[in-house]
Amino acid sequence: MPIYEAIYRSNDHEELITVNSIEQHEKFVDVKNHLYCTYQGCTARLSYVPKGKVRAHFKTWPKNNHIQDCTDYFERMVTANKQKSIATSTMALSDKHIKSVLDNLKRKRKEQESGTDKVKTNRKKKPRPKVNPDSFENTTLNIVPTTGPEADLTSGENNIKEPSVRNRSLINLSDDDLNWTRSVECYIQNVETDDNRAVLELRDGNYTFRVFFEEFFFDNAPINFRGYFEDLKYLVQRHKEYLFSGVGLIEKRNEQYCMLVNRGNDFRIDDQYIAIFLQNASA
DNA sequence: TCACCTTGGTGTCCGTTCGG
DNA sequence: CCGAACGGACACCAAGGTGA
Repeated sequence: MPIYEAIYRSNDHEELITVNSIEQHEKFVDVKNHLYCTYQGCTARLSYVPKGKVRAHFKTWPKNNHIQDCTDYFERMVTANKQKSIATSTMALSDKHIKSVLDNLKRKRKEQESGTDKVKTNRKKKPRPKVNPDSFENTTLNIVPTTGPEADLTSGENNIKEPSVRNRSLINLSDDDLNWTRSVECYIQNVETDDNRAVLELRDGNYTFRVFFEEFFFDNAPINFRGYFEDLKYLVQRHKEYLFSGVGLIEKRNEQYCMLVNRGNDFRIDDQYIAIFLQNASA
């Protein structure tokens, strides 16, 4: 309920003020700072909101509640304390975890293809725990997943579960994903190889997305990976239906989102590690 | 040991409510 | 009326279990 009347109260002086008269008041500034609810016995302080998007009105001063009988009484929402992040750490994802991420991608895709998507059976509804509003401010450690060097934590350290690797399609990538490790699935359009680098170009409709394998990758991968990408390039030139699925760091280069893959086990072609894939392709 | 499934916590969407 | 916060529903994801 909008409020259009207030009491100006200073020392022993009381005066009824309306939104129409307040700006003309000779002591406008003082009046503005000493406004109270007009309801008998209610001491809630009010503030004046000049005409803006809506017409001028008085509003309840922050955290100044009206008494329960007051016509302007309202219950404030109980809001949980803010989650405050005290620090950010990176945690290296384990091979085991990456594997499970890639396996889950595959399973989900198979389910969708065969239409055996979970039909909603009446799932047990368990109310999610509410944050106790009386509790102290929560402090949490913000954990960022990574597959790169120099992670602060090793996987499973201190019984902290491995951070989530969220799946993205080329279409729904956003700036929020930048510098986070995500999983992506898409068909390979083109392969470029270079001395210390390989680039896969993925395409989904009008979206293109590049996957980079760079120095760190080749420094740590078995020597034959260079050859693998050459072979893959050859195969892709003839056939553009190979599915890439991988986990890596999302970045933006030349105004385009891209992914940096760091390890040989962090990606698959047609659900197989590249070595296996090439073996099967040449057979 | 490995692929697959179930379980339960959590991220996200989106309509509703709140407060101004 | 409007933007922000809320909260229900559900999709997503990690972990752990199971059976071959």
